[in-house]
Amino acid sequence: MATRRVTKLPRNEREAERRKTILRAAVEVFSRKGFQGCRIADVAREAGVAYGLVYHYFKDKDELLGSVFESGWQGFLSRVQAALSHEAGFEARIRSVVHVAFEAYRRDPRGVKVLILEVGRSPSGGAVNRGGAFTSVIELATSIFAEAQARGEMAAHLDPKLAAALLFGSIEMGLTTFVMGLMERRDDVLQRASEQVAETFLRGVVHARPVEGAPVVTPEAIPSEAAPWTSAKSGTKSRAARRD
Amino acid sequence: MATRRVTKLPRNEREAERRKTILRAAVEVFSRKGFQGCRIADVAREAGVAYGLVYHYFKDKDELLGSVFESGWQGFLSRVQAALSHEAGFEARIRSVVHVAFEAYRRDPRGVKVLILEVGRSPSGGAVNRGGAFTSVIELATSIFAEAQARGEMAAHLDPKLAAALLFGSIEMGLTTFVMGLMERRDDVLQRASEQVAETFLRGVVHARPVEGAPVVTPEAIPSEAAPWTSAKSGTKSRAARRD
DNA sequence: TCGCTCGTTGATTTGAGAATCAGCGAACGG
DNA sequence: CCGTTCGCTGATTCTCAAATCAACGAGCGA
Repeated sequence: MATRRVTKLPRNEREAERRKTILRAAVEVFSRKGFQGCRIADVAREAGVAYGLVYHYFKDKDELLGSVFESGWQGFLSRVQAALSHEAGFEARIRSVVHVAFEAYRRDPRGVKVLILEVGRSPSGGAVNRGGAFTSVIELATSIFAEAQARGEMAAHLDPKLAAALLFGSIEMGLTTFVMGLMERRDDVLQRASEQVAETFLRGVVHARPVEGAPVVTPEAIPSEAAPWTSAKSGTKSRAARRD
Repeated sequence: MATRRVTKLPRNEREAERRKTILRAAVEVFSRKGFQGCRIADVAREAGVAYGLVYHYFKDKDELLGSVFESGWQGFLSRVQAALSHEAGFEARIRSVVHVAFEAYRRDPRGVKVLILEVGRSPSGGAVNRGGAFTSVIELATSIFAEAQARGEMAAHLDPKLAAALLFGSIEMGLTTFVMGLMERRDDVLQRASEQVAETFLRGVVHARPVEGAPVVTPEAIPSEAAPWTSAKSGTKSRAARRD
């Protein structure tokens, strides 16, 4: 149940507010039950709004997912571009891209989870035009690699497009370990993971260098009650048990 | 429309055959329309079998997906293990794991596509107990890295679990470029991609070495009518337009 | 204050498709 | 050759959630 504005506001602002509330609720619900697994009713309830109102602001369920995707991905993309404009060197750029992704997760794990799990690999015919957006980032990264090769900062025989894919594959899977609860979501752990992803990508597991500062973080046995899917017997009975 | 046995067979064999036919059809249909996006009727039609028969062999839609997953993943896992038992050195092992994955894709792109797109990232509550299986592979790989670190073949400060995740992230995204049609599915391209994935993971993009022999594998141009999912515009209208 | 506009409501309709089931007929034993 | 079994069929039923819509009332201008 998200915040419910009570104070008076001009029509327009109040509406925009509502829209955002629904969008936030959608992210929340999608991240909990998945796009296919949730009902509009869930989103409405989460937003503290009538069922029908969701359809007032969004044409249909797909447009809702599309909007969630759009805002999330747009934010990520612009941060990446901003980061790139600040860094000139090849390695620094790679590091900053990785950093942006991990920072986004630290700030809004729900949102990133939806991006990764729902939109990232939308099942085949998947709703949104993820393909295009995804492709555009790959292309952005591809150009970075091509440039780096031209400058001799990267092995010349590698395919830059594949390199771009591998970079995002590493980032994504790195984040997935957190999304799935394989790793504890704690700032220092995230920090080290981010460094390892960049370092592995740049130098490989054989020659990866320790970060100069080397905080050597406390391993500290993870408490976390075993992740839910660990026991994994469940199985969505297609129809049964959808309520929380 | 899969092969229809006409020659007589003993009851048991004929039944097993049927079951396999349905399973194959399911892979085919899932890879084309996704698990959520297809109907049991599609699978039945593809298998050239009556609607009800699917339910004779599989309890429900979920069990069908589960079986598809099981057989596919099981095959992959056992190949990985076999490959590992043949190779002793750390680098050789990594290379062989990557190779097994790419080889699997070359042999059965449809099947791998389903594994990657449908089961790999099953939307949150996802049907099958993917979590467990997935986790088990990560753990298997984790032990390889831990061992390699003990032997000094891998940088000691890296988290082996994260390293394992990154390895599969790279493999997966590498394959995804083919699944999504970003790269042309041709033997020689696959071959080079496989090498780049392993090489990048081991030495990083900065120091990756060209393959010594540079075999330039027999391209042997695959005929294959352009993959259907290449055009990818679609958009699941929730209800509308699901027929082929 | 009146009454119009339009944001908001939630019960109702609609439709897709999962799962069922009564019965048919091929295969097989006697 | 007959009877029984059970693999197989596909029309029918049932479920569930998306999308609709008629009506309500808060806010606003006159």
